[in-house]
Amino acid sequence: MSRAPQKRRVATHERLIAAAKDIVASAGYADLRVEEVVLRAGVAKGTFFSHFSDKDALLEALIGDELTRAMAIVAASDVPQNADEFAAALAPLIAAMGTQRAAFDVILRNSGAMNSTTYGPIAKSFVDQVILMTDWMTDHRRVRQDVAPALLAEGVQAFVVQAIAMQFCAVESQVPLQDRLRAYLDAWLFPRP
Amino acid sequence: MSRAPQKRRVATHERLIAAAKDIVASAGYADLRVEEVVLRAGVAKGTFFSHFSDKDALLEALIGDELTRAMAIVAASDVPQNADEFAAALAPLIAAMGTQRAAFDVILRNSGAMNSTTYGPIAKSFVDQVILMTDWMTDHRRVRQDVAPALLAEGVQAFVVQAIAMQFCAVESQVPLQDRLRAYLDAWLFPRP
DNA sequence: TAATTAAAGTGACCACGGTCAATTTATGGA
DNA sequence: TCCATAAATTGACCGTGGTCACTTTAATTA
Repeated sequence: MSRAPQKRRVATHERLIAAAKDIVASAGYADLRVEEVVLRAGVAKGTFFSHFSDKDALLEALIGDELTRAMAIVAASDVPQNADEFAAALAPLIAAMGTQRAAFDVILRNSGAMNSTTYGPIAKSFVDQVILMTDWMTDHRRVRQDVAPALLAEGVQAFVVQAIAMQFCAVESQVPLQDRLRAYLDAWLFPRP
Repeated sequence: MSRAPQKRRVATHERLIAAAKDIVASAGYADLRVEEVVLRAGVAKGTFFSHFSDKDALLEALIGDELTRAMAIVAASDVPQNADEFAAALAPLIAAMGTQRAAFDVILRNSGAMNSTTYGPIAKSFVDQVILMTDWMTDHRRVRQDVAPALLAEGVQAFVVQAIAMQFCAVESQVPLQDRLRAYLDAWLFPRP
């Protein structure tokens, strides 16, 4: 076991996070610079990299935080009964994942990307998502019951990602995200062949 | 209209591509360095960026090439009749997309990412994939016919991506990619609720 | 309280992607 | 053939992420 961190270290960590959140709030993820973070936090660059293995780790922490908050809202909603309600229930999550392209890229890179035993916060959130949705699917009144609930949940995740990705296409005219997702989920969860 | 490029430029372009392919073949996409490319091609760094807007554009060109070659094989196969055959038919494409993590990241970033009218080669391949698979789905004997063929095709694409992404997880023990994909496709294309 | 050891933090330095004013090379007309 | 113009290339330079030997500060022991 490694020793507990000193309170100075905790304080520094918080300052780094706070500074980063400030920057993201005003400039977005795309324009986040490590130099700017350490400047605002009042520490040296080296300190940053003793707290985060790389810039991506910071982004993961920030975005993971947002995902967690979004998931709390999603988890509090009633079990959705049809494609419309599913899309609506997932809306907070989709907003968290799909409003900034730079953030979405980070999410894609890290959604399942853990080396060995090291789950990042984003990967953790994705696991949580599947757990929650698996719960939704289990013994559901209307959802198809011919495939395992966990598989259904993974599928929903895949479609959410796909819908967001298409949103970032240039041929933007397109269907709005919410509509596209509803069509996917209806076909996936409520087939009538 | 812009004038046709001089043959010197074409030659330089080919040297750059060839050098890059060499490096990728021996070191993989992750270890590709622009400096190394220009060194082998015998040109200055600035020349590189007059041929490619950025490093990503080169990667796109290389990977797009591989995807095109894979798609040619896929397109030559018979129309798959069940989940197993679908997974088998798509195998070349999956191999091209999923063997190197660095390449997969590039693909995810650029699969739908075109700014305005500028389709990159990867985005183009993704469009081609949907076109081919839409063709497969149309008037298919066994595949579900309760949703539009194009939607089915997009769904297959989503599941292919999801299956590859899960492959890159650390909890690798997991199901082999091919099996997972088959389960997805069976549920997506051949529902029996 | 002084000495010892480990944690925390520092900043000069490197690697690598990307820019741009300046230079070289090709092309087409007089 | 010579000149004017555009195409192609160059390499010094910059921004930013990331490293590491070293200094400073806190905890621990004598």
